[in-house]
Amino acid sequence: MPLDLGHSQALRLLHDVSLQQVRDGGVDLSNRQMAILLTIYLDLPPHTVRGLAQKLNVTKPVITRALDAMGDMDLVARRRDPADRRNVIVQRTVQGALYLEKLGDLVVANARALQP
Amino acid sequence: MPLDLGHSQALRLLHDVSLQQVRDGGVDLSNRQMAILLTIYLDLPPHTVRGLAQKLNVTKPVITRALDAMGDMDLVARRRDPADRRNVIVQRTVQGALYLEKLGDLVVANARALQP
DNA sequence: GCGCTTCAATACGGAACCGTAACGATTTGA
DNA sequence: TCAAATCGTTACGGTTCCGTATTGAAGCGC
Repeated sequence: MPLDLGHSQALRLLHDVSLQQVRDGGVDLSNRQMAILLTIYLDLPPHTVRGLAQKLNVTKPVITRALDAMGDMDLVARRRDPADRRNVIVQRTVQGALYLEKLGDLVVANARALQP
Repeated sequence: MPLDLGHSQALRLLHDVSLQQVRDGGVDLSNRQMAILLTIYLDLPPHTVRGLAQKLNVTKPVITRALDAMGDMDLVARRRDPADRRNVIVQRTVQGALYLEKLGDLVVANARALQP
């Protein structure tokens, strides 16, 4: 699906996506949580708390708390690294993959609807 | 700039944009605030608190508080409707237009960088 | 064995946001 | 004219997130 993405169309796309997210009132992630979630699912594993903190330029407690919140929603999972038990490995979940799949669909659908 | 926006490219775009937003640590708007701001700048005026609340499917205090926060950042402005002084008209600001312009540039730049 | 470093998590006080309910100002209409 | 309706805001108690500092567990070096 070719899309000529100009300045104002980009903003319109953001608007439509965020609007549907807000209106539907389902899972509501902060900017930081969304960035963390997408990094976990799109960048190459393994993902540690420290690594995510560096990549996002935030402190480690920010990552820990975000993982707490998203873990409660089953969007991510944590387990200890058996090789170095100080590390925590952040893993994907079925629920999280499903959520991002729907989100991707939403973006694609809105991008498609953008140009007649 | 033609862009073949597939499912995984859409998520990658969201990732790159949100990552830069988080890393740069500048203006940090919630999902709701972003949806409100984009609605104000992209949809046809006039915008009232009640109208925005209906459009976003949230309660009026949510709009009032978001306008408070974004007003402090000079992203939007409020004034009474002279015709019906119960209404508040939400207006754009130079600062807000500038912010969204940079945001649009960010999206376009990332979309462009998406495909080689 | 034993400091020293590194990792993630937690404690703490403060700030921001939520939803519900109430409020004052303004308009409407009988 | 005056009760009812409408609009935006504020009050309230509760939840969540923040940044800084500290803690406990684990690995490393000597």
